[in-house]
Amino acid sequence: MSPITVSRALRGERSVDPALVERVAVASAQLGYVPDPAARALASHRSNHVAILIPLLSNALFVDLLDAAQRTLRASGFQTLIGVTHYDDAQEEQLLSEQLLHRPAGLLITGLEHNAATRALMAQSQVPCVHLMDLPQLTDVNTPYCVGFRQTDAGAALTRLLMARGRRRIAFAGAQLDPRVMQRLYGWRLALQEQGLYDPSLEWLNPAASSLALGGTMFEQIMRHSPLVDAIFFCNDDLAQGALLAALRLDISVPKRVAISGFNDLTGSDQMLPTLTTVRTPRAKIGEAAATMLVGLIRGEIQPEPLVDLGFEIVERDST
Amino acid sequence: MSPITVSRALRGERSVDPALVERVAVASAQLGYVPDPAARALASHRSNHVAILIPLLSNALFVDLLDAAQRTLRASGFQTLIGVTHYDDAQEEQLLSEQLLHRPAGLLITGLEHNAATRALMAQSQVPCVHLMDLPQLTDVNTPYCVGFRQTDAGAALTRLLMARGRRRIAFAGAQLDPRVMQRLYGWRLALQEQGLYDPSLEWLNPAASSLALGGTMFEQIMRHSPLVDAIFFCNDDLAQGALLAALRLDISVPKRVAISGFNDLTGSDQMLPTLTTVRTPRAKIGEAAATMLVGLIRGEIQPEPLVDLGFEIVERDST
DNA sequence: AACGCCCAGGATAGCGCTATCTTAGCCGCC
DNA sequence: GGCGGCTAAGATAGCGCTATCCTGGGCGTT
Repeated sequence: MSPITVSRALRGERSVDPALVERVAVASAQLGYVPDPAARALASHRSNHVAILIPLLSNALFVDLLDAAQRTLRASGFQTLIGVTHYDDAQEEQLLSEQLLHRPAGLLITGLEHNAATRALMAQSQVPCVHLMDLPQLTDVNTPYCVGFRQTDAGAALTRLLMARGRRRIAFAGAQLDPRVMQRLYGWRLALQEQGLYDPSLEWLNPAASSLALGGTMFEQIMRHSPLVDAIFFCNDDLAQGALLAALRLDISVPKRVAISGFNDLTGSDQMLPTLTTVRTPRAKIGEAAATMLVGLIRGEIQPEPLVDLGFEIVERDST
Repeated sequence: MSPITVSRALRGERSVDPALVERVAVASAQLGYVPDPAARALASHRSNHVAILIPLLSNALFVDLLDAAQRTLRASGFQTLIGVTHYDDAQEEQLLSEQLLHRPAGLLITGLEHNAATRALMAQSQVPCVHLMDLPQLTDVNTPYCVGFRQTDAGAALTRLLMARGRRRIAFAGAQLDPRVMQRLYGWRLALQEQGLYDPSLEWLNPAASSLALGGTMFEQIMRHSPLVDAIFFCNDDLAQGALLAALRLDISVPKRVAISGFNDLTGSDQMLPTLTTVRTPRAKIGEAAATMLVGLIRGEIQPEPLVDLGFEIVERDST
């Protein structure tokens, strides 16, 4: 049997006599033969790496995404190359070009907004790519593959819940201000505008990174500046948890005086005092579904839909 | 100029005329030439990957380690291959053997305890390796490279602090029960035994994964079962934060009735009510120092010391 | 001056696979 | 029966680097 037949048998490529495939399988198991990924990459111009680009490792959201994606990819025989962009376009571009040197079989990238150079790299490389977290508003022939949910809808839904609980002066407190936070903000605006309750002075935006401490600080600021606020929509659970703790310190009653809500349903939100109302986002499912879709694309399978909306779930707890 | 001279010039290998090195640098910059990692790996039997094995991504401790290591390695031109073992020896072995196929330039691995097959793989592969987090008690000629701190000392130091604050019935609450937790437990035992205060009935060990919820549950259990306990040393901040929240819910006064301490100084511990006394562990520094050491080993530089002890810092806050 | 040594640079030969083209054999069809 | 078309297997030729050996010239030594 010639080497090339073995190669084909191992890869399940073209049609090889099943008897030969079996013999190859037995022999390679006996010999403990495992193909060399470097030689494969050199000869085929494709490695078994999948590159993943996420903004941060210090945010549990993205770590959950990475964890699920990584696990799914490994099960399909891919190694994960991580790139952490720190929300920096230049770093993203640099990381992507470094990763592309390894001729990855596929690419997972967070979000839809990337600078021109990054988009050009993706296009040139011809590497199958799935975008994580966000879904585009419009779909056309060039719709990229995306797995996520509609941040704007989630923001609006949570705001409507607050209104349904009788809240009228609902503030929005955002940090980091990445595209997803901005979309939640738009959702909040839309829902309030529908009811004629939108008040721009209740928008609190801080470009600093999210943290419990910042949540506490923003809570204090808002309560001092707008004492009549009766609800605050924090753009994520870190901030909201910090706000709940600050409320305990300041002896401000939640939800009696002010309702608090977060976003993402991170660890601990169900343990706070009061427990935190939030939006459960399917980040692990997104990582898994995106990886599964990417593996399909790599194998040349046609995907039924470029856009996969995994939705979200409002989790109402005691803080509202 | 022959290809091999260019190769040598780019790698800074052997002695190449500085003028030629300069010309190569200029030319490759002009042409945008970048060596192909797959071809390099095939020819040299070494890739620019560094494999890192950590137990979990769901624990901020290991993510911080990964983040720091990954950043440092990238700055030296290495790509990081992650492997998540889930505290499972068989998975660790499997992951390592998959990673070794890529002929990594180096290996970062969490902890010192690995099964025989894993140790054999490491030894056979000849890949430079640095162990993260733990330091061996004894050092001899075969001492592996390690960057970490002495968990036992940290456990004992924190226990002594509790005793210095007048606590006498100090419980230990541990979950996950990985080697590091066990070492903290030994430290706690030692410190109590020194003062004749050791009471085995105050050891609460639960093999489940750490979480805020589990911390709350364990706190309730301990308070119900041993109402005279006057301090609880939780093996990590997740548990301790959960305990503080449970204390708020149950209206048990901390630190008046019972002091609470954690371990690791994770995000939010300084925001809790009361703020949490804990041990600040230098996990980011460990990741960075281990990566730096590994890069040195890869380059064949002699390391002054195989063991790097980065120490720890007791952070006393209001919960004690 | 003859010798050996050292060093910069080059020639050669792969590393271990797979893309691509080729061939042999078989089948069905007019 | 001859032909085209198809399929399974093989031959060939790299993929883009670097390990290894080789060469020639400069230098110091006796």
